[in-house]
Amino acid sequence: MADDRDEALSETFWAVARRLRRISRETLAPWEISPSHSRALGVLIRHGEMRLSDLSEHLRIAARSTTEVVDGLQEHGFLERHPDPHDRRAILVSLTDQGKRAGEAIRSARTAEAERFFGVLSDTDRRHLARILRKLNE
Amino acid sequence: MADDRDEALSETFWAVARRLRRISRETLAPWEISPSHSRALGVLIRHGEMRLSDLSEHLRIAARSTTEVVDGLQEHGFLERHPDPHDRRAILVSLTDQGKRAGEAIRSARTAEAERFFGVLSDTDRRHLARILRKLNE
DNA sequence: TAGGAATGCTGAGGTTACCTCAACATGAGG
DNA sequence: CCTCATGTTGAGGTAACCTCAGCATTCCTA
Repeated sequence: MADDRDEALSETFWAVARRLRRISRETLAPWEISPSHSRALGVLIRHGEMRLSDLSEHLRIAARSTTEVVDGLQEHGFLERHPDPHDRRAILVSLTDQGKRAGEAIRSARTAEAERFFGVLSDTDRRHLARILRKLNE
Repeated sequence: MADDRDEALSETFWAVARRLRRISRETLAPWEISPSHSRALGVLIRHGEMRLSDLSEHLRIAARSTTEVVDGLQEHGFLERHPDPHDRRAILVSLTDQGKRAGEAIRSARTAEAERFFGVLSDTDRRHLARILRKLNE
């Protein structure tokens, strides 16, 4: 039985991260997409069409990595690339209807998942956690 | 400016995870080892010699992955493999003196790192976070 | 006590989620 | 118009995992 009760805050943090990743993968299995893809889907649902580079910033990953995420979603038919009419270097990505439908379905599945995962916490603790994580993220 | 203030708890969690990973990597750079190696080093310092399979359980990763972590640390001269005298299938891993020294140095560097990272939180919030993470980990 | 099941490790090969660097097209400013 | 900056992507790399199969050994049971 692995335990290590004396492990530091960051150790515990990573243990939670691993658990969360496993669970996320299970939740997303029906759509055959990965957590990072669903993250991008979420951004696009919330903010609508945007440049690839803007998507990078929202996701806080390198532009090159965003290209890959977009490739994946495009293969699923969840989004389309269009040239930006105002800047011929740029590319606009927007969700297809199918992408929007999937995005909504995934959003509710993820909500249910979060409910299960964070459900062991009291409301107060959940608020604490949200506040603390936000602070760590500044 | 990426922001997404409305993102869910797990989104925020992952954002913190990415930041923490980046910082960890920087802290460990002088020893040229990765976060997962240092995690194993920590377990071995705290618990001493153990079987590879026991190390897997402490790290909560597959045995095969542990083999790789051990390979890495062995290449650095931080640990040695010995046959288990009680079971000829098994292998005991134990830190070399160099490994112990590195482990101690890393431990204090990581403490300083955690101090910087989690230092933006009040003591109360740190206790909250530790408690909440532990609960999520059960 | 032989014989099959379980355990411990590792080779082979795969995946995810990133990264940098360099190339190329295009835009913007002097 | 010339240079520099910006937007995207090909090429290639890394960390940290994973499964599956194979081999050696030990355990269990009939």
